[in-house]
Amino acid sequence: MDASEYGDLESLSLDALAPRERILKIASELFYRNSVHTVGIDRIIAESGVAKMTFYKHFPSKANLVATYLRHKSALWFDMLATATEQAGPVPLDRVLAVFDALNESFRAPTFRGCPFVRGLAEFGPDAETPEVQATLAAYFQDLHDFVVSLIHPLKLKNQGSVVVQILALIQGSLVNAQAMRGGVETLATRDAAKMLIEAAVERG
Amino acid sequence: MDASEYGDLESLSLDALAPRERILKIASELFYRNSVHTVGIDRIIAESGVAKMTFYKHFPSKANLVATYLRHKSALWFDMLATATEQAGPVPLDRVLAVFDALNESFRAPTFRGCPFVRGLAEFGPDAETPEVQATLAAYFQDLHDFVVSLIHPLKLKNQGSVVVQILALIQGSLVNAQAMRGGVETLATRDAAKMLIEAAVERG
DNA sequence: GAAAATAGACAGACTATTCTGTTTCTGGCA
DNA sequence: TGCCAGAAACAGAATAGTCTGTCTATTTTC
Repeated sequence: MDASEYGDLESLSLDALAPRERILKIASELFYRNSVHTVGIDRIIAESGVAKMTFYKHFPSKANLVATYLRHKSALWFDMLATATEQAGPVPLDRVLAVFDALNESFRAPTFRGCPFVRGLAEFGPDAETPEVQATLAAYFQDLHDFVVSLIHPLKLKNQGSVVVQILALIQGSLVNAQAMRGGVETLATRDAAKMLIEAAVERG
Repeated sequence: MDASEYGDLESLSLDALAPRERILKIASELFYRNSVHTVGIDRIIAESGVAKMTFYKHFPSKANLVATYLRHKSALWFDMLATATEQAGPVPLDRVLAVFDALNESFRAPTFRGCPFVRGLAEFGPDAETPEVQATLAAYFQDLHDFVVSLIHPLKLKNQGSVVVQILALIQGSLVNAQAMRGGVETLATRDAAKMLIEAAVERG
């Protein structure tokens, strides 16, 4: 969850980066644009202009690279959420709605390919034999759950658990919709839904 | 969308099935339990007790088998939805809620592994070179959209589009939540959310 | 006997890793 | 500045295994 581990990875030019960061940046783009299983080590080392031994010195296995990629994406994602909610001020409802605004913002990026963790779950399900990857995925979903709890908790709702689940479903559903429909849906509707559900829950106490 | 194409595939014992259906049944289980890319042709033909040439006689390529698997899953899924909504009677709200009841029902199955189509999207994104698979996935999401429209349309809402998007997000979000949290969330909350959102939309006209 | 399914070898390309050896970079010291 | 040691990155072959798809025989079945 510590984003500073990754430094300014996103903004630096490629050859200015140290090998490890260069590999991770290239791998992140390839894994996310395509999928993990369709991108081989050879392609990653070729596109990052690094020797094979250099790769394996920094990442003991592909599974470890995949887990690192997911942790990287998670850190960026939670950084963005933290920034968005901070800028939204102290009102709980505003802070929740800021999450949906941030989502809608990211949907517009031409590189958007859905939620990396839902996609990770698809490629590394419970029967896969990649414990580090699976643990990373589980940690993300737990973190997202906890984050939504931290947004809803100040409202002191009686049925906090239900509202958290509803907001979580709207977040994940928005991501899936955006991925599947590729801009063919008016994604602001889920923001309205979140607003109405929270207001209704607040009224009930 | 014609489920009869697949007959009683789910209920017959394995060796009573013709080779094509046996292959499809085995492949469906393997693809869904694991993932498409981690299950090879060799394993499918081994477990379905069929010769390789027999396999390639019935399915010209793996991609074609994958597309057939997805169409099969889609047919079963929409059959279930059709049955559930029919049994729910004529009241639009009841029919929508029946969808969420059916979802919650399917979550309880120990073989549940999330939405096959969201997972398909993760493995065969826009950059993949498997047009038949991608077309099948796109068709599913269009069909699901149309299905939700058919449920909401009788309400004659002004902002039908928004409600449809909201219900779609709740459906997809429930599936993702159930997949990620493996029974750790009270999934009935999304049903309540759908109820509240529709009632609010009805009041507004 | 003819048709169909079988087992299994095969091709060619891909997979993740490991290995050997060479070159380049970097920090300390004079 | 020049030099040198050691680390790091380089190139690329080799390994052992996978993948899809094709082919050839042998066996089964009608």
